[in-house]
Amino acid sequence: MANISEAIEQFIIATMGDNDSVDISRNSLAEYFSCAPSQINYVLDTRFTVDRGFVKESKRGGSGFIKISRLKHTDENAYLNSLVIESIGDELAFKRMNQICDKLVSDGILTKQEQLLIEASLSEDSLAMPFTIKDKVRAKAFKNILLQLMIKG
Amino acid sequence: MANISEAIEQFIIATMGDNDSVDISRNSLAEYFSCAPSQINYVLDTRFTVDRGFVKESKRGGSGFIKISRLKHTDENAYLNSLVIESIGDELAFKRMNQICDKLVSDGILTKQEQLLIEASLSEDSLAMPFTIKDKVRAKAFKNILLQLMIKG
DNA sequence: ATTGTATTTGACCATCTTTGACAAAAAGTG
DNA sequence: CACTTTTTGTCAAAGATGGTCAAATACAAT
Repeated sequence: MANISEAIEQFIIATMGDNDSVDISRNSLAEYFSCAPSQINYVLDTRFTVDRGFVKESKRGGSGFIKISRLKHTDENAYLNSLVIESIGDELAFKRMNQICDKLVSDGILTKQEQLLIEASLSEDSLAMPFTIKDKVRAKAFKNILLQLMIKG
Repeated sequence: MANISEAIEQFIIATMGDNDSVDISRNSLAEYFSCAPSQINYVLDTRFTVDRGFVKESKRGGSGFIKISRLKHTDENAYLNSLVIESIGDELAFKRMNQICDKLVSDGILTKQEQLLIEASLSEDSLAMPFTIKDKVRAKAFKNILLQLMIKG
């Protein structure tokens, strides 16, 4: 493994251990591995991806941080994941989203109120923008909603 | 939380307790936390905002003071309406929306999960579009969410 | 060897916090 | 009233993090 990125990946995974998340400091980690800080981002971007079951949050500035969390392997998450990866492509029409929401509600994954709020948020009216990108934005936003549903739960 | 600002925030909130307001002395607080007095203003400006449900009064000079009060919303819909009509303009930054959501949750108008879904839906990442219209779209979408909240008492 | 992909680095950007110099207001004093 | 003291306010600079992007390099596959 003459590869720093891999070493960093292993280090983070080891640090996380059995926990669901770790907090790391970009600069400290970079210093520890004697690499450019941006390499930490590289590792995060290439290895701790959603596809591999990770989500990240971060804050800049004084006492900033990067938090990496693991998604749990539950049936529900597997189901949501198949929705994210397979079912929804680059574009998502409102009507289709509505159907998916209906199903999620009947599956008990979403409450009716949550559905209404999501639909208000991503309605045709809300997404006031060129027709060409509307469905793309909705797809992206809705995927992020599904992702959020996979966290904790 | 190796962050003085956060500590100050917590201290003030703790001091306020269940009361509707607290009086603080800028200089004493600054001394207590061994920080610059202006840092108290920073904390006040960034954390005790109207969006988070606080209002401030102060007086300079001898026996001056800073009073922080909690806003109470007796009428939920009136509050939501004021957000839609006055408070939120044509544009809405994510950060500001986050603060408003925090308040809606602490007022029991939104659940935490609803907040997380809304934020996932209208995050910077979700709204992948030119910077110039991003905040406009968010404003519009969030207003629609608030309108939805006004439905069904 | 050539071409494509993965890694590494660095320059520059964005955001949050902390500090300090200077301004403004109110109250006290002579 | 003029002057001093006590407070708070403003603002910009410095410090502390993390983010982005593209160039340079290394590595792998054809």
